[in-house]
Amino acid sequence: MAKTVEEISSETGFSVTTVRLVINGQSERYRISAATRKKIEDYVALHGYSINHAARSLKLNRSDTVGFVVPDLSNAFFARLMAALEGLCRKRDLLLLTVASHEDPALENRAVAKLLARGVDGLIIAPCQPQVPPQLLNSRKRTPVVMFDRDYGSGIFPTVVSDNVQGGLEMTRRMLQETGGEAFPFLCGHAESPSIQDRIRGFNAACAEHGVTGEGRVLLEAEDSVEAGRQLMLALTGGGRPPPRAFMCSSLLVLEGALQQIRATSGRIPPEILIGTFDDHAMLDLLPNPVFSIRQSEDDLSRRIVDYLAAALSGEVPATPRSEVPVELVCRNLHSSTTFPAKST
Amino acid sequence: MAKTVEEISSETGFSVTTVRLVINGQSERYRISAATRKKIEDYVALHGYSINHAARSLKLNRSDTVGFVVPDLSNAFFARLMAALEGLCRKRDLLLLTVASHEDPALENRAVAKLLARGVDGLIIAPCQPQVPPQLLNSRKRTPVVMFDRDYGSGIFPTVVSDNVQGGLEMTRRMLQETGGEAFPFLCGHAESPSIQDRIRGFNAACAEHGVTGEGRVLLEAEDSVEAGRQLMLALTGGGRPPPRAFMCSSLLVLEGALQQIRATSGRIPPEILIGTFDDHAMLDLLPNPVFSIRQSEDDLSRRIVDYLAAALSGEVPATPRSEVPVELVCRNLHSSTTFPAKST
DNA sequence: CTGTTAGCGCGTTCAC
DNA sequence: GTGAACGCGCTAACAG
Repeated sequence: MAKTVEEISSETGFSVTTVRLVINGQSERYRISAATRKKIEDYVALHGYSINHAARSLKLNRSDTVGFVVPDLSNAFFARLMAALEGLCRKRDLLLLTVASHEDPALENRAVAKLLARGVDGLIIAPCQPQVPPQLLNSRKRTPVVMFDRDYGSGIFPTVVSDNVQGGLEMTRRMLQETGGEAFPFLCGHAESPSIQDRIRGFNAACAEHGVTGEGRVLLEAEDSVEAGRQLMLALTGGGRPPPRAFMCSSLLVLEGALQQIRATSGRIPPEILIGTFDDHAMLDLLPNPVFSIRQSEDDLSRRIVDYLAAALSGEVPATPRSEVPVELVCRNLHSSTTFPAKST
Repeated sequence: MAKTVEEISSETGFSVTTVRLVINGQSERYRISAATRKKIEDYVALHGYSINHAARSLKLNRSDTVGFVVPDLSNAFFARLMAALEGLCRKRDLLLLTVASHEDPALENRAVAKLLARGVDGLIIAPCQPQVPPQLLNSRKRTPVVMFDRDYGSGIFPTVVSDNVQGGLEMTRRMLQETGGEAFPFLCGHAESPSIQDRIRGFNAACAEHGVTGEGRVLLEAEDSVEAGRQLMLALTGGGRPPPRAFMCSSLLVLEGALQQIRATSGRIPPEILIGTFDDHAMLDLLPNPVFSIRQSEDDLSRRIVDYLAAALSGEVPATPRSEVPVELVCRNLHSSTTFPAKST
């Protein structure tokens, strides 16, 4: 199978032009004779035809590929987002090239350079650093770029993020409602990230609404990891203090660490503790506790991203807009009250 | 930035050969004069150089890319495996092109065809169907292929799988030890898959060792899904019967469904139920129950896969070998006994 | 030590 | 209706 145009041409006796016209379905326009068309079509049906994308790219200076640079593929959120992006790209006959940066700015820069060298038509980046990779600014081709998940405020490229302020606000409000207005700590990993800052902003705003202060209750760690969660909870439960009756975490990793630490100190996880966490996961079902979680919409996010990209690909130059995608508040095992808004605005 | 060789050549006044020799670090071998070298290096340092992979591919008939076709990217196991593969590929300066088949044979075939047309140097496939995609057999280039995760026994391509029989055997043995020899059900989704068949084989063997029969205790569903798990558990707890004191699941999805169903019937998940499941996940920590899980080694699997691929890329033709990678038995919250082998053979 | 050149397969333009 | 020819940027063989 997988003949080239030239092979089909020489083996059927027709010229490459004729063969190409038939293959590309332009036989009507150029009035190829039906007999010729049939012969070529039969040959192709029998032996198959496989376009050589390298040659096509070289000629057209276009690769029909989109690069995707992501901090961590084993993170469920990014994995789901990649799956969504991949589907949207397939619809547009684009191939998604996904590369992980492992939260390393140097790797991120190398990945961007590599994808640019591969001639990607567009680039989607979930950046792990405030600086934009230098290759992006002075490349020959001015490849369209969409930033995503973390807005470091460069303001150069269109950016898509979840509405983290709203997420923090809604979840905190509902949790305060559950605790009857009693304040609780917010355990944050990866504190410098803009998304986390937004989540904190939402938390503080909701606390203020209830007349309590969130300020001293936000605990920070640099890393987003299980270990960070453990450290943060240790700070709360050190010296034999009991675990908090309610707490909120900035990510699932932090939550895991916090719970591990509670178990280490108390021997078990008291099932009445009220838990809030960013990022939803089916396995939160395993907890008997009342749990709130914020679910980002991978579908909406990916749609928005691809829309920006498609616009840029067709030459439109948007005013480097910023899109905030609504998040969803998910509730589990809520016993005290049963009605509440499930969606944020 | 991002000049081509020709541009550098014309703008520095040297020939393309000289420029290329310097860029590729072969100036020693061909004894380029230091002055020439310095001029070229300075120019490159200033303006940069970005190779055009399309042209390179066209010339060399090699793309330095590897295709990866995977049933489901939002499955944590595949996501982790992809991350591992991606790292290994980067070391060899290969780009991994990952495409999802969504468990659809037609999509899988199309993905394979597409990747072949893109000129991938190798193909890694976690197949979702017994038939091998036709394009693989009569392609012009005879692209090296490695099959993975499910061995449908085509016997045509090297195959890498986890040792599922051993996993089923070890986990069942240990669980029977916990239950004191009392048999328990095995809830299986995606029953037709070869991996699941192997897991069942291990289960039955361990049951036989303990003189109990596993036969009637294996419950099957076609899908691997939460819903399947719910159905299977419903079959056990229907008519007001209490949940089993111990059970095993073929995947995390099935486990989730089973637990949901138990909670639906009993209002809670009795924390003394002994649970076994294939595939490990950090969030299993959230369960207070004693839990066994089988953790596949993404590192070992990916290493093995890339080794096969590298061998094939350097022209070696292995006798389509089959590799079984050991799995690890993970234990959580085991109270009754404390010493046991944590690793399978 | 350095320069010239052919050709990879495709899309396009122009000629018959 | 059909064919011939050029050039995209790179590599490799060969020529000085």
